Amino acid sequence: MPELDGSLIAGLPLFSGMSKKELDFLLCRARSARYPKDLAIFEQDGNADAFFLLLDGHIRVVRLNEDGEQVIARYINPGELFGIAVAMGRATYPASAIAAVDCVALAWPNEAWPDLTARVPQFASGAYRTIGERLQETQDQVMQMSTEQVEQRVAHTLLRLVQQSGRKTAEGIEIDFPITRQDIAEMTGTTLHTVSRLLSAWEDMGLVRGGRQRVIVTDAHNLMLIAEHRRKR
Amino acid sequence: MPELDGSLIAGLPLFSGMSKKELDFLLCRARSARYPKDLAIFEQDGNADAFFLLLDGHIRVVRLNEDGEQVIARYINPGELFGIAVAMGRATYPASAIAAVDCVALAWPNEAWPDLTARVPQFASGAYRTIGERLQETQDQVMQMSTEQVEQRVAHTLLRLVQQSGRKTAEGIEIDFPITRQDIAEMTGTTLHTVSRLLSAWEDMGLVRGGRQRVIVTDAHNLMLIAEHRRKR
DNA sequence: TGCGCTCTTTGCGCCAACTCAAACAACAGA
DNA sequence: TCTGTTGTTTGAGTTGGCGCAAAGAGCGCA
Repeated sequence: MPELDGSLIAGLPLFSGMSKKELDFLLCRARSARYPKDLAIFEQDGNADAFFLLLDGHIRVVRLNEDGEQVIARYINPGELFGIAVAMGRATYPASAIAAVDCVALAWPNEAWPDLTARVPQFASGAYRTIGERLQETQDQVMQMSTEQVEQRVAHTLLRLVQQSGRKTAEGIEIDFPITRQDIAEMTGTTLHTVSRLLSAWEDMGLVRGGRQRVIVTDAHNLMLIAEHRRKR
Repeated sequence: MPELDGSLIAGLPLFSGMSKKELDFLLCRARSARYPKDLAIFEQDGNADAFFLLLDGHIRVVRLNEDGEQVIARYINPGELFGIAVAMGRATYPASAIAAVDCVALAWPNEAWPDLTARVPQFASGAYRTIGERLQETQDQVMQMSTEQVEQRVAHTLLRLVQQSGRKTAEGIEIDFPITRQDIAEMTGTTLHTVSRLLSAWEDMGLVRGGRQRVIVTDAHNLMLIAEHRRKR
């Protein structure tokens, strides 16, 4: 195992305000690992024995129901914690984590949690804040699914993706990991057909550009108008 | 302020395994209050300055969007914590809490949180477990809204309500607080019209009995068959 | 006892989004 | 270079659930 350097994580919001000593303490308990594209880093309902910090790449958090239908709960970006079941007192993971591209992450064994939080309380509060944000986002999603049409939901989702995981290009902002129409459908509670039709229409209007597993938002402003436009009620 | 007795809360799962001394410590920092029906105990986006434990009654947790459309996130039952924004490092409440009936609750000022958790760590982990459960439930709801028809969602919601807040009667299990068709619609992402039609149909089939702001499930078994019955795909 | 308010029921027409179907395009591996 | 696999597009037909409308019923309050 290579020794891990504090500079790996010192810049992340989660670790801001920590001393070098504290960073070292956290890092010396972690191991760093590579996860190739499409690998399941952990599986839904599997025994939760570790928690993670994504250093590089993108991770898809997926839930399956008993009929095999799948929903994408969120994507994890570099600098974010994931798999922190231990912080919620859970024994199993509530969802699967799949590497959307080749990833690098730090992993801590759950047994280290009491020590880490005792010694670096800011780490614990960062984790709890993360959970709070996820709860908030998930409740926002419920609200959107209750009150918005499919068109608005897809537009909102695209805008969120480019905002959180966008990469500037000559043509606009591109979602910087491969994402299929099916994936977008599973994030918004619709079908790939409907997503494809919407993207085609938006491409004709010059709002987005598409490609196989690629989406570029070329006119975020007008896409936002679509996202905010209410038709229901 | 009346002095609070340990027996008030000793029986609750959240406090199991605590010593009398710990219970007293928690209670002496809390104040007990009555909240009449329809009162907002706290408001969405309001400054979070306290957290609560419901002793008696039922509380509706409601989120409003910028268009004034409202969604019911959950109902709180006796023995549950609510308004625990402080545990997630939040400065404001993400939703409003409305007393569905006359309620009694304990309230702790947020300033007491560090002391309480330091002195009674089980209390903190109980709070984090609660948050984890709510996140899980909210994600389940997203999954249901993505994969189930309205009929299944309403059936699931009724079953959950009678399971969590049911009261046995001669005819079946009654949801033991007033709940309108509109409320059920706001929990399931549909309209009161559709809920009314479904309940009428189920009443004809002998599965439920209704009334103004009342729902009694008379045949949970067959209602469960409806809830599990998949039509999509 | 009656009035007004809130909640519930039911009918009707419509359309957003779904299912089904089929062809096409891009990429990976042999 | 070919071939199989995976992802995308588009058309056609269907329908679940919504919007609109109006009447009915239960409850609180004067």
